[in-house]
Amino acid sequence: MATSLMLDGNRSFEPRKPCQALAGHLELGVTLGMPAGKTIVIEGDPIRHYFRIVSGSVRLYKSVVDGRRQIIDFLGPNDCFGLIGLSNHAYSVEAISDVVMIRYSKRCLEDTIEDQPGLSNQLFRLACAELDQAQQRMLLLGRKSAEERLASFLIDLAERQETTCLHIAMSRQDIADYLGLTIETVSRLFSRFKRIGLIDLPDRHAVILQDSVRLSNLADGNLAT
Amino acid sequence: MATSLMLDGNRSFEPRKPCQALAGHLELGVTLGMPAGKTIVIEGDPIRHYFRIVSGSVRLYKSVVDGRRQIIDFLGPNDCFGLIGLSNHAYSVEAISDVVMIRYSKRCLEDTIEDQPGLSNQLFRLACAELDQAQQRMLLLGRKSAEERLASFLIDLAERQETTCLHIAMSRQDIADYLGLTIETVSRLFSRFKRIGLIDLPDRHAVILQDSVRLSNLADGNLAT
DNA sequence: CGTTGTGTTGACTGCACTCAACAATTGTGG
DNA sequence: CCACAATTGTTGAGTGCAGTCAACACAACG
Repeated sequence: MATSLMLDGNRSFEPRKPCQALAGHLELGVTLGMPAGKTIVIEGDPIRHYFRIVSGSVRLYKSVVDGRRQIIDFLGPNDCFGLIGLSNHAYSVEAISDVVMIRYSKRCLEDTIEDQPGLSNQLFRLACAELDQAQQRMLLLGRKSAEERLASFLIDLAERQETTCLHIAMSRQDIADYLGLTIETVSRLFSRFKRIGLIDLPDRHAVILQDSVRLSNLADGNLAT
Repeated sequence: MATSLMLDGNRSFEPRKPCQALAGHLELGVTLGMPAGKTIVIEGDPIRHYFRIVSGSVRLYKSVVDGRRQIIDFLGPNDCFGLIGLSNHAYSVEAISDVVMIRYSKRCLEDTIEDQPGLSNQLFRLACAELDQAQQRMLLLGRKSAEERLASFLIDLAERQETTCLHIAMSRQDIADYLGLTIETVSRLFSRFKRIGLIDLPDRHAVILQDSVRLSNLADGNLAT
């Protein structure tokens, strides 16, 4: 179950964080394959490497002692993690599907920063984009209803994948932990959205948006059910 | 009600984001006074200036069309806003108490970045710190109970103010909008925490932590009521 | 002194959670 | 290839935590 058979071709996320230019040119990285479910980094570990995903997708999450989990983000091909952050990883990272990625040395990056002035400015811009996204999520988690959360999630996915036929790489549990809900609530909402004609559910890893306008109004709290 | 009488001496937050070194040396800023309640920047506005607070405190928040509000952060003396972010403000900023602050040109900062390579690295570190805090909040908003949220809030304040006798500059409504709760729930929790001996409430702008250990266990979800 | 804004408390409601059974899908070994 | 087990997702019934609505208390202020 290693580096072979792992290019499963699923591309859940478009490269919305174009760190290709930044990473991958400083040094030759090490290509790694990880089977689905494998933990790649653990929250609190010192940051020694950063990673760029080639194929597959991962979840970033924080957890509470009793097992509760908050997924911070899902990443897909061309996304990086470990790049932003000071000394320690703020979250754990696990493979959702089988993943191929390239590992680079953080030290090497830090050394390069000193010579290359534009680099830390690029990193800064990356951090700003993530911060913006994080603040958006605070609004979602703090002030939106379950319905609005799932609608927002689907609209976000559609923007990332640039299509209304979404590939859903993650499980219902992952979605629940991303939106601050339970698996049952997520499942019920999917069914409801289907019943009222907002989406279609051909299979559990696919969602087709049938009324993006109504869905995005719902996401922004504009109108009722 | 302008620049005079505005040094009300309340210092709700310790300078946990030491951007003094960074800002304030590039150019002479303009000192401004704002009465409590005044809006300083509006979500979505282009970023033309950044600000450093001299005295008083402010709230940063995002809102939904129907009036729901999520407070992103509270800032106090020596904290900056407008510094991190690309083209537009991601949130509105309002004075909680009367505020004195210094306004600097963002353009000037951006020009300086090109000469001074260490600067964008400092900005990057600042952004990382904020991102870390934001991710912590996601866990709080997505996965913590009302009780755990308020406990976390009080422990955070104690760390920022470096004392267990907290000055609470913001209203109950602000706290509610920060924690993703209602004003009634916040009020009830304050009363409950007092009843069970976790805190004392001498007046509405003061909280004394009487059992920080139990409170911080509560915040981390370690034990029950 | 009344007025207004802010905070507290009580009674009740409802949205999302819990518990539980069942259905569908995926994986495994014969 | 099928039978079975394990995993994941769906649906229903009932509960409870936090929200809503409403009355009251208390300051701050003109």
